[in-house]
Amino acid sequence: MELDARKLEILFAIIENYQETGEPVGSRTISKLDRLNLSPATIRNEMSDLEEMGLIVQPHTSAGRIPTDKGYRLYVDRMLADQAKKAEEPRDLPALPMQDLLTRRIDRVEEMLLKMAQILAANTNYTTMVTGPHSRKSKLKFLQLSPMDKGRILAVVVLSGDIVKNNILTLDEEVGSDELMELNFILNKRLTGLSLEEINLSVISGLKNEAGDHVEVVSKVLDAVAETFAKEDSYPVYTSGAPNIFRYPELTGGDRASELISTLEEKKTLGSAIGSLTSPAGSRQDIQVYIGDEVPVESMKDCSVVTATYSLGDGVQGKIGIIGPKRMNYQKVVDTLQETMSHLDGIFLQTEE
Amino acid sequence: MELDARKLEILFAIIENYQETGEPVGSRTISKLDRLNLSPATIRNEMSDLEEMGLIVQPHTSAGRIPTDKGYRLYVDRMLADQAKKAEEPRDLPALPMQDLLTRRIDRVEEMLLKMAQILAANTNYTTMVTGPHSRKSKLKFLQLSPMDKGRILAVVVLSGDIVKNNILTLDEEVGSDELMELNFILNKRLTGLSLEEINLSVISGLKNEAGDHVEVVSKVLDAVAETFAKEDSYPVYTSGAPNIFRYPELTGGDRASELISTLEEKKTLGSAIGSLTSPAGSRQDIQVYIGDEVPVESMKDCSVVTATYSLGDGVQGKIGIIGPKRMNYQKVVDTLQETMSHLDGIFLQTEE
DNA sequence: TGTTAGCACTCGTCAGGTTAGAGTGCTAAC
DNA sequence: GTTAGCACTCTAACCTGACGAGTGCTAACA
Repeated sequence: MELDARKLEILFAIIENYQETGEPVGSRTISKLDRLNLSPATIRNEMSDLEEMGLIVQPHTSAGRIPTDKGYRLYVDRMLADQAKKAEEPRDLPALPMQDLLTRRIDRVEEMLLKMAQILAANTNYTTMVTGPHSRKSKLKFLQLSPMDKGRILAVVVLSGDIVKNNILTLDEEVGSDELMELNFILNKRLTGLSLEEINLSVISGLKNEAGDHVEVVSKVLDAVAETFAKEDSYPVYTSGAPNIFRYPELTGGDRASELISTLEEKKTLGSAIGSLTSPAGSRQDIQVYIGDEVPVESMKDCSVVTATYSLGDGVQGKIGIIGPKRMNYQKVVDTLQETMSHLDGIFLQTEE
Repeated sequence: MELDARKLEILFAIIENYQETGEPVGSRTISKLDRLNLSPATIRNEMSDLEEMGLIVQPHTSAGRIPTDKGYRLYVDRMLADQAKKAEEPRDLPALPMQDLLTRRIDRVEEMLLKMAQILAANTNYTTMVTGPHSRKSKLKFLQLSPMDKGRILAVVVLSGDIVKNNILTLDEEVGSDELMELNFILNKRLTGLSLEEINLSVISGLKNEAGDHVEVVSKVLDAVAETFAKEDSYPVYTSGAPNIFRYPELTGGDRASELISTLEEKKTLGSAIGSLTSPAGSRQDIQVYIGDEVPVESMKDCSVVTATYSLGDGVQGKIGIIGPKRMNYQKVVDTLQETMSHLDGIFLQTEE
């Protein structure tokens, strides 16, 4: 069977109507549309064909049609292709209230990401998740040891991409202020600019030689550094708008709501799931759309997820995901994500200059 | 009407049965209990009296009884009083898996608190919330300026209670490494040990005099310090076990689940609400029980909340709250919180030594 | 006087039946 | 190829009656 232009138009009309109402769409509803001036009977014939092609289904005999995953997939692919073509055209979305993000007082990228997740959730009425910035090839920018109390020092570790982590180290030996500065100097000289892999045994033994008496401090600092790198690998995850799932009855029936909320609370699972996502079907830019079963998280098989990869330069990057029902407004979500990306780029460039 | 021992026993039997089943309790159920060998008819008479006293109600004419807020309040007060008396007795609860918390690698108190919230939620099957450590009279312990890139420095601010915050400052002027160290020294000399109130105009102008050319740096650092104090006031809040509310149908009917989850996600509202709680009825130790309407959060009027105040010394303290249905197992929750508190004390003492 | 057995009564739940309406597929005519 | 008409199907909503849990009241009992 052939999928001609009219069938496509009808399919898309069904999808868009279903997106708005959440109810199965009948032939009468479609026939009322002006652009394809057709009687319900004709629509019914076409619908029957579309069903045969696996693009729509009836929940039960005397009901209207709803799109299948395959139907959505067709719709989304077409949409993304269209968008790629006319990417130049100005689009007039209501501007996101992202101004706040531009404030100079971004002390932690993480805070900004969380805020971004909140803005996205509020604007789309879906649930958002954002993985913290992350890099396979991040390097040690510098570290800073400061005396705190008797027997305790504060070690601040800074990685490329401005990932900062504080470690309070408890020492058995006493280290004087001057000695600490000396150590600080040595450690930075030896370690600055190295990645985790590059801090190998020879570097370490060289360091320990040079450190003289203060082997304990050095090894604890090294532990802290290793842990910072490791933590960086563990994808911190921020979510927002979890309660939005209650807007969509198809996501809250049975235990679904509970399972979804649980998944969102288990940030770790979520983080590695979203982190493992890679472009399946070659799609536009960094934006990926996963529909129903394509989502690699069991409890989200009734959802669709749209992800985008943001990049803060230096190879530091992370993912933003928007989770909604399969009938989510893909167009709006993709547009919104795209706008968010350009904002992020703007912020990044500004910081960089 | 008088509340004799037998009435009390029946009331408590009703409460405990209702806690287990979540179903209204009938007279037959109670009469089956061995300890008060009574016929259903007698129980009915007593129940009728209890209802007149406002301690129990019937959801509808031909149903069993469920406790009222007043009934729970009586039960809880009695329980807390009992517990105070026999506080010495060893209690054999299944030990909480708190060992993890004892690990030395507590780089941030916050992480430990989150983990604690998770353990509590998993063990009680209720929802937990924990406010971050917080102090009205916290002081600046020290600060540390480090050069980062061209035009940017990292300012680490440490408050009493080991509250550490990083601030990346973007400067218009260029500051050399030596000058930065000098500034570092001056700032620490002038500011260390002061609380927010004590950093007044005269301190600031003195500082600016001494700083010479680098007024910009000083004022930006002061902003960062002020913000750290302010942030400290804003109660970070961790929650865990939100999905547990789905275990209790009385909390998930209608829009209740959605509202509860929303409230939990709005950490800020939650923080100030839980922060504002003060001991209403004088109760045992630091543990407070709020039942139904006593909870100062609109969406939690169908819940009970048990809170405990933890203290990390130096006046630094925070609150733990356990949120569950009104029929929650108060005994278990109070015991568990008490055990957690002693664990925390243990950790704190160990860190201090 | 407190306790208990018996009984009529109330009310919510559940299964079964009915109805109205939405939507379809098919057929025949245009 | 399109459309009108019609019989058919299925769900949701509503009603109904039977059932059972639980009560309150009364009268008898220890």
